[in-house]
Amino acid sequence: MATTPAAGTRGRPRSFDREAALEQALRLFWQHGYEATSVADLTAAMGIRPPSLYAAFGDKRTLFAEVVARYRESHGAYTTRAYAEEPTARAGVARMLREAAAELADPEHPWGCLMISSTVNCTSPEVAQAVREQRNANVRALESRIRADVAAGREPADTDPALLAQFTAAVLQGMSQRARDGAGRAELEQVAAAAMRVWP
Amino acid sequence: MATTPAAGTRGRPRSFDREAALEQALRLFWQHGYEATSVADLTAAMGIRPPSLYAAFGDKRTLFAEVVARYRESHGAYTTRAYAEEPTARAGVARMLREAAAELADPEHPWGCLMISSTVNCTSPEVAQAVREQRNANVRALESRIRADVAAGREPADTDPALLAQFTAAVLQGMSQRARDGAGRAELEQVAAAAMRVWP
DNA sequence: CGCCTTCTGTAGTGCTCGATATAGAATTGG
DNA sequence: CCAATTCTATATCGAGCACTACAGAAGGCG
Repeated sequence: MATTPAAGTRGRPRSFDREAALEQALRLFWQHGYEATSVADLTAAMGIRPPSLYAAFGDKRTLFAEVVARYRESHGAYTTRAYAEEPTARAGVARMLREAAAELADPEHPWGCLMISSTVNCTSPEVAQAVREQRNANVRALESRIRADVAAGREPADTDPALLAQFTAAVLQGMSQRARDGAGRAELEQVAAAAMRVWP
Repeated sequence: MATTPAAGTRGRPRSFDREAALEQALRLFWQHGYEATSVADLTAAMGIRPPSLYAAFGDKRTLFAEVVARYRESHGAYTTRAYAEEPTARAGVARMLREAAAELADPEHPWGCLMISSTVNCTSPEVAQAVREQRNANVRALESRIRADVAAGREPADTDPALLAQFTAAVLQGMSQRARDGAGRAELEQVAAAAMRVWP
């Protein structure tokens, strides 16, 4: 029974920046979606060969899962940040939608939201379902937040948590689609502001 | 110089129902999108072999174009019908969104809107752009309709045509995405009703 | 009947897909 | 130094993609 060698030190070192390669993968999946991004596209953008990709990230599916997690913690973090930092659900949603307008139409990166668009028309049920459940979990989390604020008296009693969560999700996902169709930041900010008139 | 023979009478007759085959193609493109629907999927659902498909419909791209046109005249006709038959833009949009809720979540056919979802993440720029332009044309047409109604005094003077057209498009496209994620008719009808509170 | 036209089925075309077998290169541990 | 380990590059795998060449079948027309 041999002693387990210290992991990661032995052997030929990796010849590329794993973080930078992951960021390249994120851009490609964001722009073209999960299926339309080929391993050949990924390796070309990363500047590596397929065996290096598979050694560093597993297969295409696990790489995509890592990309989704990275997106949530970077470009997609504005949602949870808005809810966490604003005192009321209403203020959180207003800020989230306002920041979404700027983010979704930002010319510095692909338009729209990776969580929303990248798995549309995906032939892998597992991949599609995994991201779908994250979207639906976001809707439920928002509904819980609104409900808690109503219970605590921070929102009017006639506030409808389920409706407003569904409505906010629909508006955000619609804004993402509109951004992909070329809608600009100013137009999306108007949509975001208009959506807040629905609140009591 | 031979006289042109009467088209369609000579030769071996087609052995399948072209309309029924087109409807099968519509269902497949609706459910899986343009790229994820393979010619093998299409021929299997139509009960024919590839040469018959190509003889009757051209290639996959022209078949899809015919499917899009068919969708607009059938399942997607509720939009133009609502605008045409209602006296005001506001009533037209209210009816369109209400009917959309029922249509997008109808268990009798694939969820969501074919015009919205079937070309997301499409690698063919031509196909994606063709459908995108139809979506954007719908937004412009609605804006024109609202503007005309404001000019004619059928809508309040503080009605914002550009904003309401963008907002309505975002809500409709978001409802389509929510339907694809499993949102039911009742939830979408609530979203549709809520969206109308934005109007002055 | 025989000819022409059109459609159908078999069986492929070349291409791209995700993923990998194999061998060599680069590093640590002894 | 040598051995063990890990990564990299070349070349390729079988499967699926959109599409089609070819030959035969099925009809109208003379």
